Amino acid sequence: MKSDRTWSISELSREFKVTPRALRFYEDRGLLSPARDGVNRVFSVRDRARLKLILRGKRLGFQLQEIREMLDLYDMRDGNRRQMEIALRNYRERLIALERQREDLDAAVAELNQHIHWLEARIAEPEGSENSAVVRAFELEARRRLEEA
Amino acid sequence: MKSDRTWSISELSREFKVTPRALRFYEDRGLLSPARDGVNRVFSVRDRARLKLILRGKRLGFQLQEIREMLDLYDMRDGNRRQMEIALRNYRERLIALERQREDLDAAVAELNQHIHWLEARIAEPEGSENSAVVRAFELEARRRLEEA
DNA sequence: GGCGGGCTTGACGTTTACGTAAAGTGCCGG
DNA sequence: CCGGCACTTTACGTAAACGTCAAGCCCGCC
Repeated sequence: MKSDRTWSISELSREFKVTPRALRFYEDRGLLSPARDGVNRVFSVRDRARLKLILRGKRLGFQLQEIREMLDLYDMRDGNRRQMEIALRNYRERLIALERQREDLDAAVAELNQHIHWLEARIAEPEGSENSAVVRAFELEARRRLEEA
Repeated sequence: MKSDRTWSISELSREFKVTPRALRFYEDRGLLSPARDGVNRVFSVRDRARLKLILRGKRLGFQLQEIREMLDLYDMRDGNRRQMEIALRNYRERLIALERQREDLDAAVAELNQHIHWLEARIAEPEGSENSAVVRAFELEARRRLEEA
């Protein structure tokens, strides 16, 4: 047995820093389907793992419905060929989008770093030296980044 | 002179595949401020560059308000030390978030690739062989990815 | 047996990022 | 002069992802 631990809704929401409301919402939308102890929700290891995937998907900008579809594919024991082919096409598109996103991410990280250095330098400058060479250089650089398409 | 070409709202929206409505909205929220020819908007090279940054920010999951703040920093000629320090702190937080996002991205890409291979293999399987060794292996793998926290 | 804490299910409210329809202006070719 | 087209503003509508009550159930405890 692989650890049959369970969690209450508040335990799980505390652990992942989401509200209980969010977990109920995910269930409502079919992304989670915890067991019940009477009327209370009981989350298994599997539910917890799915929640992790849900939150990762969210951080990556997917919509809940898309995340749901991705999760459903994990459970696709019986999927017919047609369904699987459609899923495959969607997945390939998503992969391309993710690779595009990675490029954006790299560019943004680089730009943010530049910007941080720029700010650090301007902060380090003594108060009155607005026209120092370094400041002008940075301003030039900033403008270049903005104008160059 | 660095190419003083200009664009109309529909030209620009076509080029970047957004609606004119979106561009007006960005102006309304202070992310763009195109010039005017009479009443009509005229977008410069600079506006176009800002739009690029806006769209990248969006793809990375930033909100328009956050993107606006980032753009404003590009124009911060006069920012006082206090403002710049606050901006610097925010930027560092964002950088960390972006790095976190990159981990998510890498994990998601890897998982998507696995999933695609899995689907490809299942599709390639002849129709009736539901219990072949490869299928069972893949199912095991899928379940492992779900259960293992 | 009354009380607090945690859980439940509605049901309505809120924010973001636009969509969409209405009503009007300016210009250009025929 | 008249359509048609591109553009404008104003204003209301909408989808997603919850937040925020409200009202009530159950359970352990003093």
